[in-house]
Amino acid sequence: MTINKNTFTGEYSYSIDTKGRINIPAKFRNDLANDNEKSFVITKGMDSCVYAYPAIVWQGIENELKKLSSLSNVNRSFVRNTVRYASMVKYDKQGRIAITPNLINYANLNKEALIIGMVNKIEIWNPDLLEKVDNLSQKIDSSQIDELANKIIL
Amino acid sequence: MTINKNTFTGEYSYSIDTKGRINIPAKFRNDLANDNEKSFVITKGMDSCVYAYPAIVWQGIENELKKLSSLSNVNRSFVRNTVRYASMVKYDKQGRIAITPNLINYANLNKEALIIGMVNKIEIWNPDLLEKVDNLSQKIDSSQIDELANKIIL
DNA sequence: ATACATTATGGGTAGTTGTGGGTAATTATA
DNA sequence: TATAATTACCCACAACTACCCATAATGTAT
Repeated sequence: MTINKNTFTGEYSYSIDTKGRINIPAKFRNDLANDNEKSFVITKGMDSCVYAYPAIVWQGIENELKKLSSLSNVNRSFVRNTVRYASMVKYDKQGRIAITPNLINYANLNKEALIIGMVNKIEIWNPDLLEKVDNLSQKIDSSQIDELANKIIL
Repeated sequence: MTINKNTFTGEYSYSIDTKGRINIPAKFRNDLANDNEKSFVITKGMDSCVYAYPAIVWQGIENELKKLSSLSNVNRSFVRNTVRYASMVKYDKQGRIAITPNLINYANLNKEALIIGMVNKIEIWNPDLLEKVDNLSQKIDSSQIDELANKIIL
Protein backbone atom coordinates (compact mmCIF):
# COMPACT_ATOMS: atom_id res chain seq x y z
CA MET A 1 0.00 0.00 0.00
CA THR A 2 1.46 3.34 -0.97
CA ILE A 3 -0.22 5.90 1.22
CA ASN A 4 -2.22 8.68 -0.34
CA LYS A 5 -0.06 11.78 -0.59
CA ASN A 6 -1.49 15.26 -0.10
CA THR A 7 -4.28 13.68 1.90
CA PHE A 8 -4.84 14.77 5.47
CA THR A 9 -7.00 13.48 8.29
CA GLY A 10 -7.21 13.93 12.01
CA GLU A 11 -7.39 16.74 14.50
CA TYR A 12 -4.49 18.34 16.32
CA SER A 13 -4.21 21.07 18.92
CA TYR A 14 -1.35 23.50 18.55
CA SER A 15 -0.40 26.91 19.81
CA ILE A 16 0.30 29.99 17.74
CA ASP A 17 3.29 31.88 19.08
CA THR A 18 3.83 35.59 19.33
CA LYS A 19 5.28 35.68 15.84
CA GLY A 20 2.15 34.16 14.32
CA ARG A 21 3.77 30.81 13.69
CA ILE A 22 2.00 27.49 14.01
CA ASN A 23 3.28 23.96 13.73
CA ILE A 24 2.22 21.73 10.88
CA PRO A 25 1.63 18.31 12.47
CA ALA A 26 4.49 15.94 11.72
CA LYS A 27 1.98 13.53 10.20
CA PHE A 28 0.82 16.16 7.73
CA ARG A 29 4.37 17.05 6.78
CA ASN A 30 4.96 13.41 5.97
CA ASP A 31 1.77 13.23 3.94
CA LEU A 32 2.77 16.25 1.87
CA ALA A 33 4.17 15.14 -1.50
CA ASN A 34 7.79 16.10 -2.09
CA ASP A 35 7.13 18.25 -5.15
CA ASN A 36 5.43 20.77 -2.90
CA GLU A 37 8.85 21.64 -1.54
CA LYS A 38 7.48 22.00 2.00
CA SER A 39 5.08 24.69 0.87
CA PHE A 40 1.42 25.34 1.40
CA VAL A 41 -0.82 28.09 0.16
CA ILE A 42 -2.85 29.58 2.98
CA THR A 43 -5.99 31.54 2.34
CA LYS A 44 -9.43 32.41 3.65
CA GLY A 45 -11.58 29.39 4.33
CA MET A 46 -15.24 29.17 3.40
CA ASP A 47 -16.07 29.06 7.09
CA SER A 48 -14.28 31.34 9.53
CA CYS A 49 -11.05 29.42 9.36
CA VAL A 50 -7.78 29.37 7.45
CA TYR A 51 -7.31 26.91 4.59
CA ALA A 52 -3.91 25.48 3.78
CA TYR A 53 -3.53 23.72 0.44
CA PRO A 54 -0.46 21.82 -0.72
CA ALA A 55 1.25 24.21 -3.12
CA ILE A 56 0.68 22.06 -6.21
CA VAL A 57 -2.96 21.43 -5.32
CA TRP A 58 -3.42 25.17 -5.17
CA GLN A 59 -1.97 25.52 -8.64
CA GLY A 60 -4.73 23.26 -9.84
CA ILE A 61 -7.29 25.53 -8.20
CA GLU A 62 -5.73 28.55 -9.91
CA ASN A 63 -6.17 26.84 -13.22
CA GLU A 64 -9.83 26.25 -12.48
CA LEU A 65 -10.25 29.88 -11.52
CA LYS A 66 -8.73 30.96 -14.82
CA LYS A 67 -11.59 29.24 -16.60
CA LEU A 68 -14.19 31.42 -14.91
CA SER A 69 -15.20 34.27 -17.14
CA SER A 70 -14.66 37.72 -15.68
CA LEU A 71 -17.75 38.93 -17.47
CA SER A 72 -19.82 37.53 -14.66
CA ASN A 73 -20.23 39.59 -11.57
CA VAL A 74 -20.38 36.57 -9.34
CA ASN A 75 -17.26 35.11 -10.85
CA ARG A 76 -15.30 38.25 -10.35
CA SER A 77 -16.02 38.60 -6.67
CA PHE A 78 -15.60 34.88 -6.12
CA VAL A 79 -12.18 34.87 -7.71
CA ARG A 80 -11.20 38.03 -5.94
CA ASN A 81 -12.23 36.69 -2.57
CA THR A 82 -10.53 33.38 -3.10
CA VAL A 83 -7.21 34.73 -4.25
CA ARG A 84 -7.01 37.99 -2.38
CA TYR A 85 -5.62 36.60 0.87
CA ALA A 86 -3.76 33.67 -0.59
CA SER A 87 -0.05 33.42 0.01
CA MET A 88 2.49 30.67 -0.33
CA VAL A 89 4.31 29.70 2.85
CA LYS A 90 7.12 27.25 3.43
CA TYR A 91 7.49 25.52 6.78
CA ASP A 92 10.76 26.13 8.63
CA LYS A 93 13.23 23.65 10.08
CA GLN A 94 10.94 23.12 13.06
CA GLY A 95 7.95 22.47 10.81
CA ARG A 96 6.11 25.77 11.36
CA ILE A 97 4.44 28.14 8.96
CA ALA A 98 3.80 31.84 9.56
CA ILE A 99 0.18 32.88 9.24
CA THR A 100 -0.37 36.37 7.89
CA PRO A 101 -2.01 38.94 10.21
CA ASN A 102 -4.90 39.23 7.74
CA LEU A 103 -5.77 35.60 8.11
CA ILE A 104 -5.17 35.46 11.86
CA ASN A 105 -7.65 38.27 12.05
CA TYR A 106 -10.18 36.70 9.69
CA ALA A 107 -10.19 33.37 11.52
CA ASN A 108 -10.13 34.98 14.96
CA LEU A 109 -7.07 33.04 15.95
CA ASN A 110 -5.56 33.40 19.40
CA LYS A 111 -3.02 31.24 21.13
CA GLU A 112 -4.94 28.01 20.89
CA ALA A 113 -5.63 26.59 17.45
CA LEU A 114 -7.10 23.40 16.05
CA ILE A 115 -5.65 21.92 12.90
CA ILE A 116 -7.95 19.60 11.03
CA GLY A 117 -7.15 17.41 8.07
CA MET A 118 -9.88 17.86 5.44
CA VAL A 119 -8.64 15.23 2.99
CA ASN A 120 -7.27 17.46 0.21
CA LYS A 121 -6.59 20.48 2.40
CA ILE A 122 -6.04 21.59 6.00
CA GLU A 123 -8.17 23.83 8.17
CA ILE A 124 -6.90 26.00 11.01
CA TRP A 125 -9.56 26.99 13.54
CA ASN A 126 -10.19 28.94 16.66
CA PRO A 127 -11.55 26.03 18.78
CA ASP A 128 -14.45 28.02 20.22
CA LEU A 129 -15.55 29.16 16.80
CA LEU A 130 -15.43 25.66 15.36
CA GLU A 131 -17.61 24.36 18.12
CA LYS A 132 -20.23 26.97 17.36
CA VAL A 133 -20.19 26.43 13.62
CA ASP A 134 -20.24 22.70 14.17
CA ASN A 135 -23.27 22.71 16.43
CA LEU A 136 -25.11 24.96 14.06
CA SER A 137 -24.60 22.93 10.92
CA GLN A 138 -25.28 19.72 12.76
CA LYS A 139 -28.78 20.91 13.56
CA ILE A 140 -29.58 22.38 10.20
CA ASP A 141 -28.33 19.73 7.88
CA SER A 142 -28.60 16.45 9.73
CA SER A 143 -30.89 14.75 7.21
CA GLN A 144 -28.66 15.68 4.30
CA ILE A 145 -25.63 14.53 6.24
CA ASP A 146 -27.23 11.16 6.87
CA GLU A 147 -27.92 10.87 3.18
CA LEU A 148 -24.28 11.49 2.35
CA ALA A 149 -23.18 8.99 4.98
CA ASN A 150 -25.27 6.28 3.37
CA LYS A 151 -23.61 6.86 0.04
CA ILE A 152 -20.05 6.97 1.20
CA ILE A 153 -19.40 5.17 4.45
CA LEU A 154 -19.71 1.42 4.53
CA MET B 1 -10.13 -22.52 0.74
CA THR B 2 -8.56 -19.07 0.84
CA ILE B 3 -10.24 -17.03 3.51
CA ASN B 4 -11.83 -13.65 2.87
CA LYS B 5 -9.26 -10.96 3.57
CA ASN B 6 -10.12 -7.73 5.41
CA THR B 7 -13.04 -9.54 6.97
CA PHE B 8 -13.26 -9.81 10.72
CA THR B 9 -15.48 -11.77 13.10
CA GLY B 10 -15.41 -12.71 16.76
CA GLU B 11 -14.93 -11.03 20.08
CA TYR B 12 -11.71 -10.61 22.05
CA SER B 13 -10.81 -9.10 25.40
CA TYR B 14 -7.61 -7.09 25.64
CA SER B 15 -6.04 -4.55 27.94
CA ILE B 16 -4.99 -1.03 27.02
CA ASP B 17 -1.66 -0.13 28.60
CA THR B 18 -0.55 3.17 30.10
CA LYS B 19 0.69 4.33 26.71
CA GLY B 20 -2.72 3.85 25.11
CA ARG B 21 -1.68 0.77 23.19
CA ILE B 22 -3.94 -2.19 22.50
CA ASN B 23 -3.27 -5.50 20.85
CA ILE B 24 -4.86 -6.37 17.55
CA PRO B 25 -5.92 -10.03 17.87
CA ALA B 26 -3.52 -12.31 16.03
CA LYS B 27 -6.43 -13.66 14.04
CA PHE B 28 -7.34 -10.19 12.80
CA ARG B 29 -3.75 -9.47 11.85
CA ASN B 30 -3.80 -12.60 9.73
CA ASP B 31 -7.08 -11.57 8.15
CA LEU B 32 -5.70 -8.17 7.19
CA ALA B 33 -4.66 -8.17 3.51
CA ASN B 34 -0.94 -7.59 2.96
CA ASP B 35 -1.34 -4.41 0.94
CA ASN B 36 -2.54 -2.66 4.10
CA GLU B 37 1.04 -2.87 5.34
CA LYS B 38 -0.12 -3.63 8.88
CA SER B 39 -2.10 -0.41 9.01
CA PHE B 40 -5.58 0.47 10.11
CA VAL B 41 -7.39 3.78 10.21
CA ILE B 42 -9.01 4.37 13.57
CA THR B 43 -11.83 6.84 14.02
CA LYS B 44 -14.99 7.63 15.94
CA GLY B 45 -17.61 4.91 15.69
CA MET B 46 -21.33 5.54 15.23
CA ASP B 47 -21.89 4.25 18.76
CA SER B 48 -19.54 5.22 21.56
CA CYS B 49 -16.76 3.02 20.31
CA VAL B 50 -13.68 3.20 18.13
CA TYR B 51 -13.79 1.94 14.54
CA ALA B 52 -10.72 0.50 12.89
CA TYR B 53 -10.81 0.10 9.11
CA PRO B 54 -8.15 -1.65 7.05
CA ALA B 55 -6.07 1.19 5.60
CA ILE B 56 -6.99 0.52 1.97
CA VAL B 57 -10.69 0.30 2.77
CA TRP B 58 -10.43 3.72 4.35
CA GLN B 59 -8.61 5.11 1.35
CA GLY B 60 -11.64 4.17 -0.68
CA ILE B 61 -13.72 6.34 1.63
CA GLU B 62 -11.22 9.19 1.28
CA ASN B 63 -11.45 9.03 -2.47
CA GLU B 64 -15.21 9.37 -2.29
CA LEU B 65 -14.85 12.34 0.05
CA LYS B 66 -12.49 14.05 -2.37
CA LYS B 67 -15.28 14.17 -4.92
CA LEU B 68 -17.46 16.34 -2.69
CA SER B 69 -17.21 20.02 -3.49
CA SER B 70 -16.28 22.30 -0.60
CA LEU B 71 -18.62 24.95 -1.93
CA SER B 72 -21.47 23.13 -0.26
CA ASN B 73 -22.04 23.78 3.40
CA VAL B 74 -23.33 20.30 4.03
CA ASN B 75 -20.39 18.70 2.32
CA ARG B 76 -17.93 20.62 4.39
CA SER B 77 -19.35 19.64 7.73
CA PHE B 78 -19.82 16.07 6.57
CA VAL B 79 -16.20 15.74 5.50
CA ARG B 80 -15.02 17.43 8.66
CA ASN B 81 -17.00 15.15 10.90
CA THR B 82 -15.95 12.07 9.03
CA VAL B 83 -12.20 12.63 8.98
CA ARG B 84 -11.73 14.76 12.04
CA TYR B 85 -10.86 11.92 14.37
CA ALA B 86 -9.42 9.58 11.80
CA SER B 87 -5.78 8.62 11.86
CA MET B 88 -3.76 5.88 10.27
CA VAL B 89 -1.96 3.59 12.69
CA LYS B 90 0.43 0.74 12.06
CA TYR B 91 0.70 -2.10 14.50
CA ASP B 92 4.14 -2.61 16.05
CA LYS B 93 6.30 -5.71 16.26
CA GLN B 94 4.14 -6.96 19.11
CA GLY B 95 0.94 -6.42 17.14
CA ARG B 96 -0.31 -3.34 19.00
CA ILE B 97 -1.74 -0.05 17.77
CA ALA B 98 -1.73 3.22 19.70
CA ILE B 99 -5.15 4.75 20.17
CA THR B 100 -5.19 8.54 20.20
CA PRO B 101 -6.24 10.28 23.44
CA ASN B 102 -9.17 11.83 21.55
CA LEU B 103 -10.63 8.45 20.77
CA ILE B 104 -9.83 6.89 24.14
CA ASN B 105 -11.79 9.73 25.58
CA TYR B 106 -14.67 9.48 23.14
CA ALA B 107 -15.13 5.74 23.64
CA ASN B 108 -14.61 5.93 27.40
CA LEU B 109 -11.85 3.37 27.25
CA ASN B 110 -10.10 2.23 30.42
CA LYS B 111 -7.83 -0.71 30.98
CA GLU B 112 -10.27 -3.36 29.82
CA ALA B 113 -11.39 -3.31 26.20
CA LEU B 114 -13.44 -5.53 23.92
CA ILE B 115 -12.44 -5.93 20.31
CA ILE B 116 -15.20 -7.04 18.02
CA GLY B 117 -14.99 -8.08 14.39
CA MET B 118 -17.70 -6.28 12.38
CA VAL B 119 -17.06 -7.93 9.03
CA ASN B 120 -15.44 -5.05 7.09
CA LYS B 121 -14.19 -3.21 10.15
CA ILE B 122 -13.30 -3.64 13.82
CA GLU B 123 -14.91 -2.10 16.87
CA ILE B 124 -13.15 -1.33 20.15
CA TRP B 125 -15.45 -1.00 23.16
CA ASN B 126 -15.54 -0.25 26.82
CA PRO B 127 -17.21 -3.53 27.96
CA ASP B 128 -19.63 -1.83 30.34
CA LEU B 129 -20.74 0.60 27.69
CA LEU B 130 -21.29 -2.10 25.14
CA GLU B 131 -23.48 -4.00 27.55
CA LYS B 132 -25.69 -0.97 28.04
CA VAL B 133 -25.97 -0.19 24.35
CA ASP B 134 -26.61 -3.85 23.71
CA ASN B 135 -29.46 -4.11 26.19
CA LEU B 136 -31.02 -1.08 24.65
CA SER B 137 -30.98 -2.47 21.16
CA GLN B 138 -32.40 -5.82 22.29
CA LYS B 139 -35.65 -3.97 22.20
CA ILE B 140 -35.60 -3.59 18.45
CA ASP B 141 -39.03 -4.69 17.36
CA SER B 142 -39.52 -7.70 15.20
CA SER B 143 -40.80 -5.79 12.20
CA GLN B 144 -37.39 -4.22 11.72
CA ILE B 145 -35.79 -7.64 11.87
CA ASP B 146 -38.20 -8.88 9.24
CA GLU B 147 -37.28 -5.97 7.06
CA LEU B 148 -33.62 -6.87 7.35
CA ALA B 149 -34.41 -10.46 6.48
CA ASN B 150 -35.57 -9.29 3.08
CA LYS B 151 -32.20 -7.76 2.39
CA ILE B 152 -29.91 -10.49 3.56
CA ILE B 153 -30.00 -14.26 3.96
CA LEU B 154 -28.41 -15.86 6.96
C1' DA C 1 5.52 -34.71 28.52
C1' DT C 2 8.90 -31.77 26.68
C1' DA C 3 10.66 -28.46 23.67
C1' DC C 4 9.63 -24.83 20.78
C1' DA C 5 6.93 -21.09 18.78
C1' DT C 6 3.57 -17.62 19.23
C1' DT C 7 0.98 -14.26 21.75
C1' DA C 8 -0.12 -10.74 25.20
C1' DT C 9 1.77 -7.25 28.18
C1' DG C 10 5.15 -4.28 30.40
C1' DG C 11 8.86 -1.13 30.27
C1' DG C 12 13.45 1.35 28.68
C1' DT C 13 15.82 4.35 25.36
C1' DA C 14 17.09 7.00 21.46
C1' DG C 15 15.30 9.91 18.26
C1' DT C 16 11.59 13.00 16.89
C1' DT C 17 8.39 16.69 17.67
C1' DG C 18 6.42 20.95 19.60
C1' DT C 19 7.57 25.34 21.57
C1' DG C 20 10.13 29.33 22.91
C1' DG C 21 13.39 32.57 22.00
C1' DG C 22 17.80 34.78 19.84
C1' DT C 23 20.36 36.85 15.98
C1' DA C 24 21.35 38.22 11.40
C1' DA C 25 19.41 39.58 7.03
C1' DT C 26 15.91 42.00 4.66
C1' DT C 27 12.50 45.32 4.01
C1' DA C 28 10.10 49.46 5.13
C1' DT C 29 10.13 54.26 6.91
C1' DA C 30 11.70 58.70 8.20
C1' DT D 1 21.16 57.36 4.31
C1' DA D 2 20.16 56.05 8.89
C1' DT D 3 17.00 53.88 11.71
C1' DA D 4 13.09 51.07 12.85
C1' DA D 5 10.33 47.10 11.86
C1' DT D 6 9.81 42.83 9.91
C1' DT D 7 11.20 38.49 8.36
C1' DA D 8 14.17 34.33 7.78
C1' DC D 9 17.14 31.33 9.93
C1' DC D 10 19.31 29.11 13.86
C1' DC D 11 19.75 27.03 18.54
C1' DA D 12 17.91 25.02 22.91
C1' DC D 13 15.11 22.05 25.50
C1' DA D 14 11.15 19.58 27.39
C1' DA D 15 7.76 16.31 26.10
C1' DC D 16 6.48 12.75 23.51
C1' DT D 17 6.66 8.74 20.32
C1' DA D 18 8.58 4.89 17.79
C1' DC D 19 11.28 1.26 18.30
C1' DC D 20 13.48 -2.30 20.78
C1' DC D 21 13.94 -5.86 24.33
C1' DA D 22 12.11 -8.76 28.25
C1' DT D 23 8.95 -11.89 30.25
C1' DA D 24 5.04 -14.57 31.22
C1' DA D 25 1.23 -17.02 29.39
C1' DT D 26 -0.63 -19.71 25.90
C1' DG D 27 -0.60 -22.74 22.03
C1' DT D 28 1.60 -26.44 18.98
C1' DA D 29 4.43 -30.17 17.40
C1' DT D 30 7.20 -34.16 18.20
